[in-house]
Amino acid sequence: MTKEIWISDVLSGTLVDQEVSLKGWVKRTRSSGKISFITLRDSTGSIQCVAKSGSLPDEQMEALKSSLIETSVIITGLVKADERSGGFEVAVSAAEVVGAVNPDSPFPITESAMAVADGGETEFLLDNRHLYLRTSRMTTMLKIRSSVFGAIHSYFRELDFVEYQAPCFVAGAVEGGSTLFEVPYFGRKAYLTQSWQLYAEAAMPALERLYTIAPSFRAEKSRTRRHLTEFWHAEMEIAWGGNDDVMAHGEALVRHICRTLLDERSQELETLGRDLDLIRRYADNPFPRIRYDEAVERLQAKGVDIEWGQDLDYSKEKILTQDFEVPHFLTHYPRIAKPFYHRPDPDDEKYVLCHDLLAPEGYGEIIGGGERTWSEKEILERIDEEGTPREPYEFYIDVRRYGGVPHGGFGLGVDRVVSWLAGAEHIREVIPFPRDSRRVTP
RNA sequence: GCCGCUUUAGCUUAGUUGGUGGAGCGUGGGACUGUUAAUCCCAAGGUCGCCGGUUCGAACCCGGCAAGCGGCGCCA
Repeated sequence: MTKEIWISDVLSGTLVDQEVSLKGWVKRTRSSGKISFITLRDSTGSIQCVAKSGSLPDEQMEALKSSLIETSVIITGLVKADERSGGFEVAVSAAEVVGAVNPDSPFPITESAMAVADGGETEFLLDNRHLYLRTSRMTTMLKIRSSVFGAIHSYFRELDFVEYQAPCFVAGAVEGGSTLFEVPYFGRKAYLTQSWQLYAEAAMPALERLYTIAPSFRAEKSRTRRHLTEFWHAEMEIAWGGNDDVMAHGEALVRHICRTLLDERSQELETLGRDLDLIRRYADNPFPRIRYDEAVERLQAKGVDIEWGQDLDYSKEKILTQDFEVPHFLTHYPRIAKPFYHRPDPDDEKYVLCHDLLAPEGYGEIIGGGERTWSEKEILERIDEEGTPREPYEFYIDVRRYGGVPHGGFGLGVDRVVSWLAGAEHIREVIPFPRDSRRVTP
């Protein structure tokens, strides 16, 4: 029982006056005496089917008329061009209900629930996420998301990067230890990974150019429009490259994602009310780069209370992004503000060779990356200076003991990129089952 | 960890300066042969988040709790 004809085929206009058998779900019904209108949807679109008494067996007519929203059906009929339905419709000659919906528990997501929560953010819709997935807004988001994932793979694979997987159970932290999820592990403690990076560095001398798209986990209690506890992380690592080389990849990747969305998902983006000119601007223009010091000066000139050495929090990032119409890099943060694996700048050891990529429209950080500390002497100094225990990082230090080379990489928050480019109100809108500090169900 | 807001039918909500709760959608029944969130008539459906207090009387006032949402710090 495979499916050969999709609603999008009918809407393309090539099947006029042909009989088709459409498999799908009832989106809406209207009835006017002896004529019934059924809007049928599948994953590719929706179309109006018109059932008239006498044109199909009575019992099929009755079954169709009493079909509730989300009943699965197979509808057979003649495709007709018809202005009254805004293009094409199907004149029903046969209908088979495959999976009925019980009137005692009809599909709970009604027009009223959708109208108020344009974005699926009410408690009710989050509780019914498994059903909300079927709505057109969520379907559109998931298609855009799929294209972003595809674009990331195609970018790296075209450049001969190798896709490489790191473990999800780990013993040590990448970022600060407070955001680790601890899990029992046969009488010991393990943690869910926060990043692929440390294990990627171990494979760097083997593969030289590698990337991944994988979930990362952070036990942050953040309740913002850009945070999840489980998020999809696209990371890359290259040997024989420095901060500038890594940034060049970050810029090229984000521009490639924008170009891919314009090619594959313009219609979906417009459905969501997104201005395609903005996406074109991001795809076609170089991303400016400013140093941390310049960012601090700019902020101070605007009267923002910030001292040198402070990390830039979201409110300050947001003020900065207002100066730019495209994504832009912030580089050379003070060493004291960043973890041990960032390499100090040989020209001025107060700074590290790192970068963040900030998305415009007030969105904020989507990439964090940089050059790694790559000599044994320097990595031990930095680990000790931070007060971090060496033991969990022995394998990481070994990368430096046996033929260390300059290398670097970045991590991109895939959900954040989708959220930014789709113009979502909240990052939850772009992932099927969002996880945050308050929600692990459904 | 901190600050703020919300909670009334399956969903979205109105409401009473304290006197046993209204509507729209959805569902069920009826009318209608071109509807576009169809329309019209009828019906069922609510311990007004939970616990306690004040009161002759609490959905409404007070206290506590819970859940959810928004935001901050931190980050991708």
